[in-house]
Amino acid sequence: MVTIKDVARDAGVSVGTVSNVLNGGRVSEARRKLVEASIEKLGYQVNTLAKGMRMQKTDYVVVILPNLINPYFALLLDALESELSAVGKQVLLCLSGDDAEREVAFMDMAKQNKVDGIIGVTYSKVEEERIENMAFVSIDRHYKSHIPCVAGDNWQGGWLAAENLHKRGSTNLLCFMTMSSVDSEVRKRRVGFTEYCMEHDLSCNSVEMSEKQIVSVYESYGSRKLIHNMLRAYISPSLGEHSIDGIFTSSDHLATIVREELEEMGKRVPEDIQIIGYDGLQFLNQGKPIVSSIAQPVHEIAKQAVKSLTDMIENGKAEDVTNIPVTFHEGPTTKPLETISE
Amino acid sequence: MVTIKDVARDAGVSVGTVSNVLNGGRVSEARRKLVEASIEKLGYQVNTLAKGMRMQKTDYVVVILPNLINPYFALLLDALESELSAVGKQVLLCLSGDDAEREVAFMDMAKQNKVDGIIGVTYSKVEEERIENMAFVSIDRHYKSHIPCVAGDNWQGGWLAAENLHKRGSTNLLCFMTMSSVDSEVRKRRVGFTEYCMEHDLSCNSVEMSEKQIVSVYESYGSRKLIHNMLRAYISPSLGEHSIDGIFTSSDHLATIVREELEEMGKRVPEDIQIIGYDGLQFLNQGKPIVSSIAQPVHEIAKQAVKSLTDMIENGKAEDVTNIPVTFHEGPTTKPLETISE
DNA sequence: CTGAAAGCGCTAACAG
DNA sequence: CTGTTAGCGCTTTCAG
Repeated sequence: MVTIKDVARDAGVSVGTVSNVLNGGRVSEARRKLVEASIEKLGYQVNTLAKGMRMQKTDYVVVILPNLINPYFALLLDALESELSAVGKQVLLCLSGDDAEREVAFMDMAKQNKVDGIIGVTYSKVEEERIENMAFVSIDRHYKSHIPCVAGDNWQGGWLAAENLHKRGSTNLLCFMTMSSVDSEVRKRRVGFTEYCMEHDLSCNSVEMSEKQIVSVYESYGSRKLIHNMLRAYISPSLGEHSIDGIFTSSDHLATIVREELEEMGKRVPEDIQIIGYDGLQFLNQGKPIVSSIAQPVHEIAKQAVKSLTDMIENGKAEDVTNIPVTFHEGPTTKPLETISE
Repeated sequence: MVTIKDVARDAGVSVGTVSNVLNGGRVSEARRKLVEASIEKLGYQVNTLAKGMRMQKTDYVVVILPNLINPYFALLLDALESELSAVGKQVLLCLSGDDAEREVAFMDMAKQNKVDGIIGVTYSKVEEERIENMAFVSIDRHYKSHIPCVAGDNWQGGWLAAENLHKRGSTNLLCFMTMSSVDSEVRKRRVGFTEYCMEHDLSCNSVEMSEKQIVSVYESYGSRKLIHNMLRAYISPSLGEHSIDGIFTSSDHLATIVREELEEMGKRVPEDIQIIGYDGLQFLNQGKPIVSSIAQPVHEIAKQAVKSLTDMIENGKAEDVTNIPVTFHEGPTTKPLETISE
C-alpha cells in the first residue's frame, strides 16, 4: 500500500507538505505540482481510517430504519443515500426490525465508529446520554428531548384525507390508525382529520390499534380478525345512515388490508366505501398508486433531514421541520371527483 | 472519551492486559474480573477506528446496488443486512444508479476504507486491479474474471416459466427480455425457456431489448412505444394460430408494462394471453403477487453471498453458486391449473 | 512556506 | 501470565 510517506519521498518533500496539498494548506505552486505528480504516479489514496482516527471523525452517517420490506422505508433510504452522497457522506445502514435493543446497539456502534451523525426512524425512546455529542435527526418521530424531527405535515395529511373523502361523496367517516408509543407526530393526522369533520358537520369516528398487533398482520390470523371485527362494528345495515362510508388509514399497508376485509364482507370499494391510506406508495414504486393515499414527500423529507443533520453538526442545533407539504394521490379506492355530480 | 489507557489505569493493570481481555488473550481470572469491572464502570467502548487502523481492516462490507426503487433490490438489501449483521459486519451502502462511474468510485472508496469486502449487483465490467486484495462477490452478474457469482437458477427459471405457461394452456410462447452487456447469467433464462419449448414442440419466439431503452420506460414515451410495436408484431389476428398467447418477461416490472399494453390493445390477461414475470415481487412486498412470476430466492441468495464472501476473505477463493432453486408463484396473470380441463 | 516530531487508540511482539 | 513498547497513516503544532 502506498502511504503519504511514499509520496513525500518520491516528491522529495516532507509528509507535512503532502498533507498540506491534500488538505488545501499553503504550499508553493512548484512543490504542489511535484506532489500532485507523485500522487498520480503512485496512485496514492488517503487512508480514511488513519485520517478518521486523527480527526476523531469520519464521513459516515448511520441511517436507522425498521426494515426495507415496507417500500416507504426503501424509498426513503434511496433518497437519503442520494442526498448524503451529494454532501460527501457515506451511509452505514442499520435495520432495527422494530427492535429497541438493536436500535440501542446501533447507536452505541455509531459512537464507537465516530460517525458524523445519525438519521433514523426509530421506535425506542432515545435516551439523551446514548447520543451525547452526536448529531441525531429523527424522521417522523417526535421526542421530547432536543432531537430535531423532520416530517411531512401530518395535520394537513389528516385534513386532506377527510376533505377528499367528503368531496368524493362520503359523509360518515372513520379514522383508523395504528399507533406506537412515540408517535406523537403521527397523532396530528387524526387531529387534522377530526377538525375537518367538525368544520363540515361530518360524522367522525376514530380507532387506534396498538402497532404491535398490526405489525404482523399478514402472518397473524388474530390481528386480522381484530380488524375484521372492528370494521363489522362500524359497518352494518343495522346502523342505517350511521354506517361508515369513508375510511382514512394510517398507512397504505393498512388500507390494503381494510380493502380486502371490506371486499370479503361483500362491500364494494370505492362504490360503497372509499378508503384513503397514507404514504403514497405506488405499484412497483413508480407506476400507479396502490390505493388512494396521502403521499409523503420522500425526497423533501430526505433533503431536509440531511440539512438538519448538517445544522446539528455545524451549530449543535436544528429546528424541527414538521410541515413539509403532503399531497393527495388519487388511486383505485376513491371515486373520481367528476362522478359526484351524478 | 474513555480509552484503553483509562481502563488500564483504573484497573491497575497494563494496556496489554486490557487488550488481552478484550480480544480473548490469556489473562488470569483475577485480573480479568478487575478489568471487566473497570470497563463496566467507565463505560468503555473500543474505538473501532484505532482498531481498524492497527489491523488494516474493518468490519464493513460495501453493498453496491443500482437503486432501491426496484423492490427486488430493496428486499435483497434487507436480507443482506440481516445476514451480514449476523456475522458481525456492517453495511456500507452504495447506490450506483446504474452509473458505471459511480460504481468505480465506490470500489475505490471501499479500498480506502479497508472494508472486508464488497457484495454487489453491478453493471460495469469490474476491472481486476480495482479490487486487488479485496473480497468481491457478485450477485446475478457473471464476469469472466475470478469474481464468484451468486444467483438463482436462471436456466430452471426459464424452464419453469415455459412449463407453467404450457400447462396453463398457452402454446405460442414469447420470451421477452431486456439485456445489458454483462448479463451472461441472465441469458440462461432464455436457454431454459427455449429448451422446454423444443422438448414439447411449442412455438417459441424470443426478443431482446437493450436495457438502456427499458430503464426509463415509465417516463419515456419512446421506449414504451417500442414495446407496443414489438407486441403488435407478435400478436395479431392476421397471424392466425401463430399469434402469441403466452409471454415470459425478464422482470415483473416489464411484465406489468406488457400487461398494460396488452389491455390497451383490447386483449384480456390472462384469458387471451398469459404473462409470467421474474423476481416474485408481491403487493407491498408481503401480500399477493403483483403478477405471476418466477420468484427469486432472495434470502438464500443473500445467505450464499455472505458465505461466499466469507470464503473469499478466509481462503481467497469461492465457488460460483448459480443454481439456487427458484419457484413459480401463481398470480393474476396466469390461469389457474384447474381450469385447463374445461 | 517547509520539515520535524508528537501523538490519535489500539494490537502484537517481546522481554521478563 | 504481564508490562513495555513500537508503530499503523495521518494531521497539526512548532520551529526554522
